[in-house]
Amino acid sequence: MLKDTTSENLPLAEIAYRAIREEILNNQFKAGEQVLEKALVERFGISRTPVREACVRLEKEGLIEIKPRHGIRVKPISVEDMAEIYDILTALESEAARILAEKQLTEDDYQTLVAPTAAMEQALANDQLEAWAEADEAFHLALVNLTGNQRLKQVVLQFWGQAHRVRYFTLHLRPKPTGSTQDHIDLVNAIKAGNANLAAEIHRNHRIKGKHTLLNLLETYRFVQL
Amino acid sequence: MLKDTTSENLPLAEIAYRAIREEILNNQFKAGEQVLEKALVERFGISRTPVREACVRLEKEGLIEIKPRHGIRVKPISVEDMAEIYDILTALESEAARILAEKQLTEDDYQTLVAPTAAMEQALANDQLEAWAEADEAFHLALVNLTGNQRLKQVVLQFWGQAHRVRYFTLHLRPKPTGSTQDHIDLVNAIKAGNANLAAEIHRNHRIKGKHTLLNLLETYRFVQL
DNA sequence: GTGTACGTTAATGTATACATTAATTTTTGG
DNA sequence: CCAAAAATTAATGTATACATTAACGTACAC
Repeated sequence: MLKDTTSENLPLAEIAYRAIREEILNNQFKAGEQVLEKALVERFGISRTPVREACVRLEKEGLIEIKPRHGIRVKPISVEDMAEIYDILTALESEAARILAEKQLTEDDYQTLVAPTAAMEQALANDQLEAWAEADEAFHLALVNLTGNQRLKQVVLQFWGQAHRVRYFTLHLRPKPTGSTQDHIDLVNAIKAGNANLAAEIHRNHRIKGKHTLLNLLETYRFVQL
Repeated sequence: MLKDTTSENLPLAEIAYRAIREEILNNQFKAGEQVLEKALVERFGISRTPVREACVRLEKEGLIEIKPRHGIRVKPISVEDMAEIYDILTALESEAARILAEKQLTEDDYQTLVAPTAAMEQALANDQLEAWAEADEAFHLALVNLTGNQRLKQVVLQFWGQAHRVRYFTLHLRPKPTGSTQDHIDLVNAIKAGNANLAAEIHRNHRIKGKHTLLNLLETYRFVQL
């Protein structure tokens, strides 16, 4: 019999964790917003125990802070926070690029990088920014995924999570990301050529460009709480 | 009146968290060892709730895994795990080196790097490996600390925590770390000279050396559970 | 009218009670 | 004596009860 993976048999704490996390990522639960445990309890119709566990996990993940007597608060991301996050992603992803260049990748492996790149190009041609962002995300995920370093992947995903709603906010404000596709193509070529230093360098520059674009944009919208 | 910072007014969950963490780091609570919630509850004389919270936090931190029905288990660190950790530290710390080279550091800032280096040399001359390790740790901590990037620091500390007991295990087995001091001096000089690429490169190579020494050693002791 | 002390409220930290179910033991049929 | 089923145990996930105390409001002194 088929196992129904959709019908959830998950612990309530896990369900609450995912639900809250999801709302933070897509900005339904907004930056700076505070909510009491009680409100979460009532919203989910579960008891305080699993709600608290979910909150503890989210705090460790850097998405919220627990403010005794004032509930939990979605951590706002400042320009400085975003700079911190980008520096970390730059370091880890360019390390990933380096690692891949030193590795033997299969043709399938390359496809997980090439396919998103193609999707990005396609989306850009059709002015579908959301689709572009999704494909870009897939590319960067593939990059760290292929290293096989689970911890590296986890950390990148963690900070990706913190930055997610900010990236989404800027998506329609930034210039069309026309250069990104070429950077990705160059990176894949460097990896194929086994040129680790070049691969790392290309991706570093790619990320630095992205960081500057983003930070400049955020300076303009400094008054918006993200 | 003086605030007594030693007398603990901390939440029980925090106390339990710190206590368990401490025991894992110094290898009293050994790799692979399992212990039931009940045992922790009895040991600390507190209820299950704060113990559970401590466990959830430690799991997020990568130090333990929660095995339903079997309590918690200190995650053993394999050679492969250590390789993962070193690759991350290499990426983040050499990024830190790069950042510092691009920054204006005060004389005091430099001292937080130079002093541990001197302490390392001293300790090495006196064959005090523990003191050497402590100073080395101080140097690496200063490196990430001076970047001002709190997230970067947190991640480095997290993986440092995972690797801590392994490093301690190998401390007396490895060859005397005579080259480390020079690497650190070279790094500080590159930072002072504002040569970001060189600084990153020096630290990268330093870490790669360390990684190889460590992994070779661990291969020899593959049968030991860390 | 204003500031302070007091009392009240309510949110959380912690303990405990309860429900569920994996694991183990016992029983039973062969 | 062995294997499968049934009963029991025990560890956890969850709910709830209780204790503490920060935050707030009120009243009172001046």
